[in-house]
Amino acid sequence: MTEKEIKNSCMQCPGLKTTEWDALAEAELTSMDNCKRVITCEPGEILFSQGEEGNGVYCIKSGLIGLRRIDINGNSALIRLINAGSTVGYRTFLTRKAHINSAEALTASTLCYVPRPDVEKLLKASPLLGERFLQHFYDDAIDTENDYVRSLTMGMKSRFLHLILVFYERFGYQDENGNAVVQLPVKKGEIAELVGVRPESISRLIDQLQTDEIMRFKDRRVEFSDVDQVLQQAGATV
Amino acid sequence: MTEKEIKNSCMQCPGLKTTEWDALAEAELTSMDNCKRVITCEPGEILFSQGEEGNGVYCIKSGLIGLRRIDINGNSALIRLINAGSTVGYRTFLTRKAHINSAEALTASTLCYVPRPDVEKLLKASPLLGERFLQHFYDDAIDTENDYVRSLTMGMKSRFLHLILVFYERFGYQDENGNAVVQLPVKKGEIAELVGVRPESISRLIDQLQTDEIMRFKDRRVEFSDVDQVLQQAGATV
DNA sequence: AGTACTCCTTGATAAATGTCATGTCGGCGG
DNA sequence: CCGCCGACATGACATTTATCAAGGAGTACT
Repeated sequence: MTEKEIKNSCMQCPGLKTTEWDALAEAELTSMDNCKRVITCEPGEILFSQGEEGNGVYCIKSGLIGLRRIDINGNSALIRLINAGSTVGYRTFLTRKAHINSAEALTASTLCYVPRPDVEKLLKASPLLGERFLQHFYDDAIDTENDYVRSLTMGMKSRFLHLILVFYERFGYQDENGNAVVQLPVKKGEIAELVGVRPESISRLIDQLQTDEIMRFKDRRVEFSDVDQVLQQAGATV
Repeated sequence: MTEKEIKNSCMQCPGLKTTEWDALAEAELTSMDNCKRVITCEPGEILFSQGEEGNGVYCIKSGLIGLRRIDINGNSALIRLINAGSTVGYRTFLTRKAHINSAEALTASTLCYVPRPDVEKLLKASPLLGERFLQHFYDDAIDTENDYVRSLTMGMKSRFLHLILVFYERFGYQDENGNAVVQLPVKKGEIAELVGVRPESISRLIDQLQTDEIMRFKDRRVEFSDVDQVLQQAGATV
């Protein structure tokens, strides 16, 4: 095994522990190394488009992928963000249906594509793997349902703040003064798409949050000192 | 077997064909007759509440059940309607988690409750049954995702018209003049909850739809002659 | 430096939806 | 028959969000 191969081995992948593949034994992981295809993509690159047949499963090593849906009128909505250490395309893999969403790299990303036959082989070898995929399906379904309820009952401000808190959970940290800090992983326009509003509205909302001293924004950096205050603002009916 | 028992047998149930239980053989259906509990409920009665442990599965023989979510601020949203010939509670049955939504009879309903141990026994006897439950899960997840996208990208009018068309599909008919007719199965206030707006907004929207001659409303009866026109109006960005 | 990008902001205004108060209608128990 | 109550409608008004048009700020390419 060359040095490069070792470096690209699933067993060395920092995201392994949080993916379904963690259910696999070492031998199976090694066999994955032999069938997977490593892909790097630039922001904006499309992994698959809605309407296409689903085939294999993508596993994200680094970067950020977005699931997008575009309706007949051209309205685009970002439905879900998928981090490094997670998988995309498992749903159409399981159901053998066409993709109903597109998957797009939102930042430069590295990921591995595992073709359908190989995933099927792994599933046969490891029943636990199948359970993991189902668990993933379940979690995503609950997430979407929660997002749906929020979209029905809460205003833009709550949904935006909720999104910021999600970003903080996934990518944030505390600075030396105990302030919560997070670098937004996507453009403001994409945040608008996630919240389901126009970019201008997000822009103005950010203004308001700053003057209300809820948060401080500087380009893509967000900082706030009082997480509870943010939580409370996010929960309020606004 | 008494006459009443025969009448209540799953095999005679008009909804059987469209439920998961259709996967069962006759003997298994008969065993269901012995373990299920028949429940009748009035509008407003609660089958289970969010936070409770999920246990068995409910199968709706007649009536209409709604899944509702109430957030900490008391905002209530109707997430999903479940017809006769479908099942409720299968998700928490599968995952052994607590219900995150309440289930409530929206009209007078008759349904059967099958306790967890009995469903488990049936699952062991029939692998096909499990597949059916998963298929149900998948279908519901897709529905919710579609609703979510609509809530992000479309206005009240489109979402309302879409809901009317769903009602028309499920409960509508054509009258002697070829007009599409459907009796709304729920109160206007509940329609508002489904669309995610206030009842007054629905009231005014209905006014507008009538003056624009898209539809005619009389109490809960809705009538329209041009389905394509409605579809077009529903698809437009408003 | 100049140009053409893309992303974001800002202002003015319009449209959609919410809020609150009040009125109407029909049913239903006394 | 009366009075009450729930469901719905209506009017006046406030708030939220979209729309359209314009301008800045950064960045890459020439």
